[in-house]
Amino acid sequence: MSSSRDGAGADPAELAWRAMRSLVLELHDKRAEVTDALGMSYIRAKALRSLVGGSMTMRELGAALAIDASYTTVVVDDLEQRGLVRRAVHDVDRRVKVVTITATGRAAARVAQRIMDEPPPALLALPPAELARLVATLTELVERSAAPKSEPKL
Amino acid sequence: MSSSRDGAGADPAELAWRAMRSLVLELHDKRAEVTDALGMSYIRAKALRSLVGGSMTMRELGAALAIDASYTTVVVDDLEQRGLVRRAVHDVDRRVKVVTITATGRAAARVAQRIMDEPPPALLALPPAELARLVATLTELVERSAAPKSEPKL
DNA sequence: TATAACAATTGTACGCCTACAACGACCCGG
DNA sequence: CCGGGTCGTTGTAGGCGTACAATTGTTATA
Repeated sequence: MSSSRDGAGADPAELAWRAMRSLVLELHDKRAEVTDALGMSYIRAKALRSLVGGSMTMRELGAALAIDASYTTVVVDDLEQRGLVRRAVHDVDRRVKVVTITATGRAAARVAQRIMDEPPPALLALPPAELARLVATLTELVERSAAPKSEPKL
Repeated sequence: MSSSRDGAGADPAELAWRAMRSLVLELHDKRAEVTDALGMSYIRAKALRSLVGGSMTMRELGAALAIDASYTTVVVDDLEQRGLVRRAVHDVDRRVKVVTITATGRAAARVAQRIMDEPPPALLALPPAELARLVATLTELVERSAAPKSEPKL
C-alpha cells in the first residue's frame, strides 16, 4: 500500500499537477481578488473582458459566458446600471441588441485583466533560464490539452 | 502600445502564469468532474476528504472548510442522510459532536481524491527529464508562495 | 449556585447561478 | 399576408453559499 497512499503521491506527473492546482486554486485565488476589487461577480467581470474585443449581441455574449439567455439579461442589466455597458438596437435586425462596453467599463475590464494576469511573485523571481523552460513546457501542455480534435492536418 | 496590449502579454512569467491558469481552470476542471461524479457539491466532497484523516468536531470541520457553523450543520446533515458520515456525542464534553466518516464515505472520498489528483494526459506524456524539471520548479514555486512568514530560521 | 461562555442547531434573508416556461417584438419564407 | 422561427425579456423555482440572530443544551467560572 505504498503506491496508493492517502496523500503522498509519488508519481512525478501527479506531483506537478497537484503543485499547479495548489498555486492556481489555493495560493493565488485571482478570481476572488477580481470580484473583490471590482465589487461584482466573476461572471460580470468576465462579460466585461469579453466585450473589450468588440461589441456583441446578447446571444453572443451569453454563449461566450456559457450562461442562459435570461441570465444574460440579468447580467447586462446590472452592468448597464453601473454604466459599464450600453445596449443598442441592431441596425438591420431590430430583434437583436448590441452590447457595447463604455470607457469606464473598459477601465474595469483592464483592472480585472491585470489582476488575473499578474503572476505570483515567486514566478517573477525565477531565474530566466528556468522560467523559459517552464514556459516552453506549460505552453506545450496547453496546446496538447486544448481540444485534441483529430490533429488538424498540417 | 506594443508592451501593454490587450491579450498579448510578452512577459515570460505572465505567459507561464496564464498557461497554468488555463490548464487548471479551463482545460481540466476537476472540481466540476468531482461534483458530477459524486452527485454532491464540492464543499461536501471536501468535507469527506477532510474526514479521511480522522474524525473531527463540527467546529473543527467548519474551520477546515472555512464555512459558517450553521452551514456546517447543513452539510453534515446531508452527508449523514447519504450514509457517508456519522455523528456522535463527544465522550467528555457533551456539547460537541464528533463527525466520523463511514466506509462508503471513505470510498466516495477516494473517488474524489483520485479525480483531482489525476494529471492531464499531456502531463503524463512528458519526457521524464522535462517532467522532473517541471516538478522541481513548481514545488519551489509552491514553497515560496505558501505563507512566507519571515523565513522560519534554518 | 448564579452566570457567563460555548457547541450545535434552527431560522431567516440575501447573493449568485442554473434551468425552464411563457411572452412580445420582430424577421423571413411560403 | 400568415405562420413559423428567432431574439430578448420576464417570471418562477431551485441549488449552493454567506451572514446573522436566536435558541437549546452543556460546561466552566465567579
